[in-house]
Amino acid sequence: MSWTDERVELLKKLWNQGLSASQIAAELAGGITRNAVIGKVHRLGLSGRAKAPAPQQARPRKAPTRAPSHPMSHTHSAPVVRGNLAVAPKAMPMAAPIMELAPTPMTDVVIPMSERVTIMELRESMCRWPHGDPTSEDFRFCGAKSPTGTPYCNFHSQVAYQPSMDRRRAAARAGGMR
DNA sequence: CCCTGATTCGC
DNA sequence: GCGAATCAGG
Repeated sequence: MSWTDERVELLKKLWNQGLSASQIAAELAGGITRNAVIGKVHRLGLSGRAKAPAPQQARPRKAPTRAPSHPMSHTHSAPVVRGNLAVAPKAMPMAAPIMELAPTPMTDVVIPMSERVTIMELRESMCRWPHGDPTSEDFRFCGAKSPTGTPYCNFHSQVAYQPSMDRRRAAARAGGMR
């Protein structure tokens, strides 16, 4: 896809709204990368932005409102163990029950909406198992992340590979430096 | 490691 | 003009 007037307009709009290049790239579907966005932004000469209301940088994840004591503290006691927090205990206590009580297809696994992630929150090492209608606002990915960083999911046991713009980083990680 | 924008340069 | 690769930084 190319830079049609419409796409350029959307680019300008989003850029001025303070969205990051990668976010805009995701918004402008069509295999557009953040590099493409940045390159275009510069060519259009709208480098500087008003402000950056985008609190990106740090944690995309939501921090517990209260009880910051234990990293595993959830508001409920559901057997949900996620690996997205610093100290990520394995799902040992619940692993067995899940395997035994879930003979049904993995698609029946229910992950609380609050624990799922959007396309923007999805990371290379997260489970990409989709939940919900892709055309719906409620569409989310499982998002489970193992402590070891491998794309293993306690709920879906395997994930589909998704080409990403970070393939380079993944390669560098495996290879070494240049 | 996660991410950000900036720049270069072959196409 | 385009954007991957790279650079420089938080």
